[in-house]
Amino acid sequence: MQRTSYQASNCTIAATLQVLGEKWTLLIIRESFFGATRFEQFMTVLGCPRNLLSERLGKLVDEGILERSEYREPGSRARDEYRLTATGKELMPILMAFMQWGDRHRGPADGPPMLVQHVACGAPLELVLTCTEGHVVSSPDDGVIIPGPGALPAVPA
Amino acid sequence: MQRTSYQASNCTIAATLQVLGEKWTLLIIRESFFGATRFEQFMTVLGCPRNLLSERLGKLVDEGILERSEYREPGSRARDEYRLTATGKELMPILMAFMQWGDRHRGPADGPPMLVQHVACGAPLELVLTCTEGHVVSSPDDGVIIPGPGALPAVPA
DNA sequence: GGCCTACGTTCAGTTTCGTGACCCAGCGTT
DNA sequence: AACGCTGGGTCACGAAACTGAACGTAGGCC
Repeated sequence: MQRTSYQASNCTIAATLQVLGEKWTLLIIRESFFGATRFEQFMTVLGCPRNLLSERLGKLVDEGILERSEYREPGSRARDEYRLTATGKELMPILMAFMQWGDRHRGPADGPPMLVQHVACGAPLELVLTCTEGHVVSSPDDGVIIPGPGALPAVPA
Repeated sequence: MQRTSYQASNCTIAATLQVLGEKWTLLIIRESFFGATRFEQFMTVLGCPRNLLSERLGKLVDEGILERSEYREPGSRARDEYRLTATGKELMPILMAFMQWGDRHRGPADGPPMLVQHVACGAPLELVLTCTEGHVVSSPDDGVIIPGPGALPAVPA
């Protein structure tokens, strides 16, 4: 079998995994989409260790996925809150892909525990695989992976 | 802020993470889509520790994502190979979601290192967020997450 | 029989996680 | 001023996961 280097490390899947691949990270992002912004909110909902939460939030800020800003409840001192940046919001399809697969293969029989709704019309949103030429793509077998413009030159096997 | 239990653990994102969340797992699946089937193929391309590869392959078989079958090269003894099941192939959108985000935010400037091509027509395939009513969904802000039919009853905050 | 190959297993050593205790700034109270 | 409370962390240490390399093993080949 022919192996080319683009298949290994010059791969943006691995790059994304670098950012999201640690334990709790994707769940923190899920909670951000739900509207959590404060440390204690993440803590109580996720039940994850404080030190990890602290570390993950910091890392996500460094990566440009969350944004730290001050807020002040009346009668309290200023504290930090964390909100998704535009870059962070673009992670939505990743969450939805996880959700769709989980709903189909690991979900409760009585229907998905949550839905993503189109704010404009109330209908559910879905992630679909489409051909840029507009053809219907019915199964994953309709796709093959090929080297793109940024691929490294192939190395002989 | 109101918290309901479906936001925490009754969530198929977490269930999927249970299956795919360990190190190397998603990369093993990526290689499966590329066509790798044999232990040594995964090893040489991924460069991951042998014991982890062995363990991950076993787990993916148990989860119904890969399927083990025997093959025999002429002049060799029978060995195992691992192929994606139908369930496994449905993970394609997850890989593509990772790829699309990585291409945009962590990829090389000269274009994506790889593309997914429609076998029928050769055009690239894309993952798009759509409204089931057919409306155009331009940004992740167009979606909100709501409890679905399988949601657990809400618990008061 | 002895060697090679493809696949696994075992094992010491090192990171990463999880748990629980501790810290710290600032508000409101006495 | 001293005191305690609260949100938001940090620290230390045992447990689990990961890493890399050595060892096992079954069959085919010389």
